[in-house]
Amino acid sequence: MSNRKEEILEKSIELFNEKGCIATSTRHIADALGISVGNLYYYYKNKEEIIIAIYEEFMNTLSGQLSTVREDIDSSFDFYLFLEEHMELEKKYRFFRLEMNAIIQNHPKQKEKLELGIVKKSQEFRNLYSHQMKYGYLKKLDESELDFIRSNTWIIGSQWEIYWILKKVENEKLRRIKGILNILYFIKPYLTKKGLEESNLLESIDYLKKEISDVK
Amino acid sequence: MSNRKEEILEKSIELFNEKGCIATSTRHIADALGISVGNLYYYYKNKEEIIIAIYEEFMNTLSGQLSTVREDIDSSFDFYLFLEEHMELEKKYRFFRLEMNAIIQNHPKQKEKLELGIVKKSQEFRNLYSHQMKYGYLKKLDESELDFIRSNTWIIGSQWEIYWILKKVENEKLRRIKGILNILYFIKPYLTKKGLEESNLLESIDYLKKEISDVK
Amino acid sequence: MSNRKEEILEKSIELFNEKGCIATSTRHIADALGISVGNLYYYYKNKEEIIIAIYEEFMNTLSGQLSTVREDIDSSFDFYLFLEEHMELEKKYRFFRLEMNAIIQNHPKQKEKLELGIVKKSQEFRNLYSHQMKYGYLKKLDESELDFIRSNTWIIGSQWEIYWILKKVENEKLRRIKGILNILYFIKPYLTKKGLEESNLLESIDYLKKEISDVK
Amino acid sequence: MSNRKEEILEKSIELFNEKGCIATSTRHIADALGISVGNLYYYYKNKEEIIIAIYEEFMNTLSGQLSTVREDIDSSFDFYLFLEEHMELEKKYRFFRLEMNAIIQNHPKQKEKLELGIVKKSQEFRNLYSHQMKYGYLKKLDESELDFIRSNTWIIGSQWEIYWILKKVENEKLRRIKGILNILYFIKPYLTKKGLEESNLLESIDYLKKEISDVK
DNA sequence: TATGAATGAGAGTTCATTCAT
DNA sequence: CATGAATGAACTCTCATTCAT
Repeated sequence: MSNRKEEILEKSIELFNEKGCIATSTRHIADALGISVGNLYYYYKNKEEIIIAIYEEFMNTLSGQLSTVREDIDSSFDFYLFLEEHMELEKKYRFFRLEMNAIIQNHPKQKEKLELGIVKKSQEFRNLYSHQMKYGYLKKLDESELDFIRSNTWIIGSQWEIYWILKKVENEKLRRIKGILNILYFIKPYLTKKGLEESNLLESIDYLKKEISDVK
Repeated sequence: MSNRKEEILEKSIELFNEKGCIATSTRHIADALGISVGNLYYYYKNKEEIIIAIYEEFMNTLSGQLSTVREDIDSSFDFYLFLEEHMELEKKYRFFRLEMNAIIQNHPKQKEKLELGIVKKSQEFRNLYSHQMKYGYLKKLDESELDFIRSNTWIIGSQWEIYWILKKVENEKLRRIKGILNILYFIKPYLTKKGLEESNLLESIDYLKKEISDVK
Repeated sequence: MSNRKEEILEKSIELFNEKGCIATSTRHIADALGISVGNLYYYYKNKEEIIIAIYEEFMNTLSGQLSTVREDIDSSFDFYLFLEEHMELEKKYRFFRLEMNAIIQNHPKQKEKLELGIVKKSQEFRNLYSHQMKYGYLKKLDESELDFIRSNTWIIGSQWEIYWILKKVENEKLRRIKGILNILYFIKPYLTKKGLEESNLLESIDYLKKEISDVK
Repeated sequence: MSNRKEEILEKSIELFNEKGCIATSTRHIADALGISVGNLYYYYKNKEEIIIAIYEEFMNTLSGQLSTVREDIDSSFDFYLFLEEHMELEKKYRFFRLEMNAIIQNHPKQKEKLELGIVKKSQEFRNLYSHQMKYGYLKKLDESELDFIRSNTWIIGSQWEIYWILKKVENEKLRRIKGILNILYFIKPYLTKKGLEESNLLESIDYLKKEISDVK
């Protein structure tokens, strides 16, 4: 991909995260890059294309980062590592989570793309939970309950930030730590004794709690 | 409050839920009410004022509906009743949840109001959980964990819909049922044996699962 | 209709005739009237609506002016009077004839309207010719020939101007006289002896020829 | 002329006829040819130049095809052959007829070129009619009438298509046949008895009428 | 109270044209 | 010859807001 095309994407992400996707006009982006609007439209035929391209970039990074649980190996999942990576990604593309519904309303094409994303994520969670259940790290749950745990994982994992914004946690890093804790605490009650002992979930929680007081 | 002022609020809520808060123009609202734009601005000095007024209405309804757990009485919480009421309210003001961030970006004043709301809700959850813990319906949890359970309750309780929209559940009622199940399943692992036996949580889950297959 | 709405129409017609319909932007119109673009769009929701409104005005004037041949009365048609009126109308809305195809390409909705217009005009010519044939002013022609005479009448009657523009007849009035002569001469060979004697066609031709030399 | 230059012309004609001259951008042309815009501008310094070049090509073809009536030979004109050729040419450059006025408005330089074209055509018609009159195929007409018959020939011969488009004749070939009939019927009343008997005009009409019913 | 005409900034987008390479 | 990135003006259209009546 040409450099300029990539630049536009990066600057767009930056501005979208800063001022919101809808509130950022194509002129804003062009100005921020010091190029003409015409030039912007040379690379992307409309604003929606930019959003789609960003989402595709996001999805690709997602794929590369997919949890590496191996079906045949009995090992506890490294929650901390996974969430750190997950959060890093979510950070870069946070405007998606935050404006998801408004984006859908404005750009119907984008909806389909987002739907694909959710399917992918769901699949990932399902694999992960099944694996951990199989080897006794996770309590046995029926299909229906598992289904809702998966959806709750997605909801918490992608919508935590708005809560901490409204709770006036201004520091971005702090917010992110709290977001990770949201997920860790959410998972905790589903772990078996073995799970609690052999995974790093509890340690991770302790570590992050210390981080919070350090930041403060 | 004058009748006309109230009418504007109701019609605005209706339109915001239908087409989105940002996508609904002041002209839309005026037209839908059969009044002039000028008249609209006579009652509310700008669009933000309308949103704020709606939020205030929301908060007032919230207060009137606050959980009626009584500190001194040993009784299990009626989850089903509570959530039904909660969801009824959320339904009426769903555009808030769905466009929260975009609203904040466009209307900074509104942010403060929303912050107040979250404090209120948190307080409510805290009271509820403490009470249930005291009488042994809920497992004992340390302060920190309880904090995150409260935030998770808020996150799930207010952000579930976007998930089911993206999962292509088109039927609104169905979505709402699934939303309730999200919360019920979330709470479940925190219940003690006594809690499970004496509360109506499990029955509620069963009931709603049946409802889902009926709708289908 | 409000005054302003009418003003916009009149000014639009003026500019469309002057600089062409496609070359005239909504800003041009607004500027020429000394109003804001927003105000223009308050009256017409887009440019196409303006064009449609103009065409409707044109069609209405047309209806009011429809040839008054009376089926049951044996009288020669007053060519001169008819064409004078016809040309006056065509003059006001000349941009339609001149840019017809470009308008169609840009505004598909407009095509249907124009189609209706042609049907109306065709009908009128048919009535006229039939009547004149019945009373022996016009030579007897078979259905097929009559059909093509009708279409030729339309073509000459609405497309004459481009010819005289290209022939460098700069004077608008002169062009219009020549346009009338185009039609009169076109009709001439279809008249019977009776038609030539009793109608004012030949006199009209003479009169207009004199007018031309006077203008020069 | 270089091959590439010719290619650009041909593709432009194709696109202009398809989507309209104004609606076709320089980028469209370049893309359709698989070359760059810059390259297009290397061959033609602007869009107008392309249009002018097309018109010149048109005029050249016209010259090569000029009616071969020989002053000194008494022979009836072959209407059918002439019109078939004429229509073939008109078909290739139909966008000129259809967008003539819009082109003039957008490209003033082009006007002069078009004016030359009309002079040429007029001359041709004059020669033709004079010749046929001299040998008694055409009725004797005074100078003035002849002048208007020439202009009417041009008007019908170049503006027939818009009528049939608006009459919803979608089939291009059918439209062209009707266009030829427009001209043949137009000429018919000017033919003498000798002209009707010895020319192929009447046969041509019959032939084309049959063609129309065949296409249907 | 109520009207609705008017404003003006700004949105997304297109396009002929230029020019360094 | 050829590329294609870059420009900038112009286009259509929207919308929150104001204000004379």
